[in-house]
Amino acid sequence: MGFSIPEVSIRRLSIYLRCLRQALSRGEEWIQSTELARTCGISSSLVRKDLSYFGEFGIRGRGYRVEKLIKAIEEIIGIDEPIKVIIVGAGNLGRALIRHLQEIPYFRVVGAFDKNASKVGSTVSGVRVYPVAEMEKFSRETSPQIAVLAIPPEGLQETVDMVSRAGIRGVLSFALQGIKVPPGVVMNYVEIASEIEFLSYKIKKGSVA
Amino acid sequence: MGFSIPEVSIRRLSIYLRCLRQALSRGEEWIQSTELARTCGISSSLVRKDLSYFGEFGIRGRGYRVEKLIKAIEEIIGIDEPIKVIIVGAGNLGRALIRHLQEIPYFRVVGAFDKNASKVGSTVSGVRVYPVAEMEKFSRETSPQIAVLAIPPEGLQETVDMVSRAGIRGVLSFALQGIKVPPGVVMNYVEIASEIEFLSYKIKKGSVA
DNA sequence: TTGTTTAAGTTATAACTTTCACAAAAACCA
DNA sequence: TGGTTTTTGTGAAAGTTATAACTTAAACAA
Repeated sequence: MGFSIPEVSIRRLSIYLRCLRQALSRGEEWIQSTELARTCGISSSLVRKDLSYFGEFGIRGRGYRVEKLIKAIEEIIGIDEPIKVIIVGAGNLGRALIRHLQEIPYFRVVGAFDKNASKVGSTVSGVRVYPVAEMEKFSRETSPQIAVLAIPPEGLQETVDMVSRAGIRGVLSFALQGIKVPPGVVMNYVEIASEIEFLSYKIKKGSVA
Repeated sequence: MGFSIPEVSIRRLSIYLRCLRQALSRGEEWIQSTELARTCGISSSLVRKDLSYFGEFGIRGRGYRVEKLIKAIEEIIGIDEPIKVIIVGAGNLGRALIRHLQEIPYFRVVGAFDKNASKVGSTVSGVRVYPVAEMEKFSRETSPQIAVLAIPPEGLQETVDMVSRAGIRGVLSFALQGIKVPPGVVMNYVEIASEIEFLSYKIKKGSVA
């Protein structure tokens, strides 16, 4: 029983969720693993295996009830209740992220933080920018679950430590930097440059072959 | 010899590159696999294995010459020459991406595109916004290698097809959508919502255990 | 030289992930 | 009601990736 669910399986839940929502919006009540697999670009056995890590959601001979499966996955992921997010760094990327995330119904961007006094006090999509020094106080009052860091790599360690002290346990960073992640904190990176570099390699390799 | 290099290994090259650049900026001339592994949070045997897919870059008993290894990885990835990038979608995210990528020396954001006439003609960080209809003409003249799509999922298929027709073979999308990727095109997704969802699962699970 | 140390490169093993193939269960039909 | 069809859920096999262990080469000191 003491086995762990592969991280890739967890990540694929998000993909399934998107495909399922689309199916729901098309008015489909039932979906089969083969159909879900096709729309997600994944094999049907993998879809079934991934879901089996979390329980039994389908009916044999019938498929999955779209609405029920969406609810189930949302609960597994933990987005059945809106997730409170803060943005650290109110530069170009930070402000774009605020607007972007505010449009997603199950996220609430509850605040933004910047060390630059000129940005503090401004509002982006109804989200107020606070000085970083107020993060701990803010966190005690509002209890955000996740911090999205849109800051340069230089200040990353300091910021992660601060976020951790404020009791936030999930951190998404747009700067990739080898730092010491405080215990109890889960850190995740999205480095746009790396993604483009990966593409660069692939297209370069493709043109040679 | 017809084995393929794991995608994860290619992706890790970008991580190594960042750590190596840091080491270089600290004035370090040589680096060992153990040290590179430590700063990247990867095991040393994996570092050596990853590099071995591409050649022999080190000296036994000594380590890797930092500068030489950086050059080697840059060439493997294909960023020894600046990469020309276009941004499609000049909304909040698109404009932030222009500014973000313009700061990276080995990327050149050569143009942006938007279907909204009100955005066409404007300039962001010295990058001009063109109407999407001009993409093919622009591409013939400028030959960008990669398109970054900061557009909503609804228009994704259409845009990918257009980008493909313009001869661009690498596409990075910020919207995740099950679409048909044209032959010869390499597509890569960065879905911020999915990354936060993954964190949500992890912190939820951590707090239960 | 020659022996010793160090660390890359490589092979072998272990761990993990995906696919395959089939049993079990629900639905449907005659 | 019983047989047939369908599709899930799952255990085993295959394939892939990571780690550990080992071999080789370079550097250095005596």
